[in-house]
Amino acid sequence: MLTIGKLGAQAGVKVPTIRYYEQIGILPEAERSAGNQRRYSRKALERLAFIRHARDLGFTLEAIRDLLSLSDNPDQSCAAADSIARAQLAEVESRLARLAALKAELERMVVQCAGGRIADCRVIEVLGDHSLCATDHHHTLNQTAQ
Amino acid sequence: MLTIGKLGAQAGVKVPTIRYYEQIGILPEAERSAGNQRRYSRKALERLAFIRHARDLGFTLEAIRDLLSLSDNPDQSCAAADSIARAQLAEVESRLARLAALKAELERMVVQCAGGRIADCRVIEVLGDHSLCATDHHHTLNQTAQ
DNA sequence: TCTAATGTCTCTAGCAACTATAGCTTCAAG
DNA sequence: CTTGAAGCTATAGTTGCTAGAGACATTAGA
Repeated sequence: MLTIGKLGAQAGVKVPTIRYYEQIGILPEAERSAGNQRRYSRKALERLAFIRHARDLGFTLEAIRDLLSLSDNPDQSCAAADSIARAQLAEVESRLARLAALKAELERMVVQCAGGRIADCRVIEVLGDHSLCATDHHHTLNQTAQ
Repeated sequence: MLTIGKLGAQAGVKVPTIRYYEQIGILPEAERSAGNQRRYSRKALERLAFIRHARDLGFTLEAIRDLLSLSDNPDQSCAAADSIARAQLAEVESRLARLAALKAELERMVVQCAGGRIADCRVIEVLGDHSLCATDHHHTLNQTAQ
């Protein structure tokens, strides 16, 4: 059995995060030592590593919740898992496209800046006037990051 | 003078967001009508459009606060504005690189999934075992999105 | 065996950048 | 003059954690 600290170290997850995962029910309630400290089995480590890995790939905790419940039922069809992953891929692709446009615009801004006074600053000028932009990085749908 | 609704419509910002910007001091307190409703000048519209545009480009509100105070002092050097923009560009570039790696991994996962049972599902399997990954999308530094 | 250091416990509050709700007041059109 | 849309304040919720306070548990060394 592992303490919460060891578990965290092995899975690469901070201790408060583990407690948080338990609190929101994505990890089951841990067994306790005589002195009320959490003790974890190897199974718990696997589950936490799964969560960690999925978070690294940008899945939301809600998606991970679904993936975990799928992985708990090995005889079901994997269509649902597949569609969660495809949705995540689509999400990542759309963020990539958007970021690429932002990058282009920022580069344009920075390159054009001659380094004089604010009054002549291209950065400030472009920010103040959207029509000076090349691309249409309009209406942001803001999502959680990575 | 514009009502808060008209201002929002013209700048592409929702009404509660405008009130929020005022609350955190990134927009000055608006003048009020006899009946205590906010009224905005053309100058306020410009300022809000600036904020909106900068948000679209992924700048944080803190960065925008700095950019605004720079733009209020047109005789200063534009070095500070330039460096804020460059920092944002670097940020965007690093997120781009990271997202590209995620995309590759997700594609690998999705493509390999044969569509059978969960027990054979490549998606679930890869999530459960980091060593099945090609790239090193390890340790996420999570930032605010776009 | 005692003690000191470290780890763990619960609980609460905070972060960014909003969004939503409730219950009220004001404004503008007909 | 009425009615309905738009505005007001205040508070709480969102996501995925992170930080702090103050108390208890565990463990290594003297």
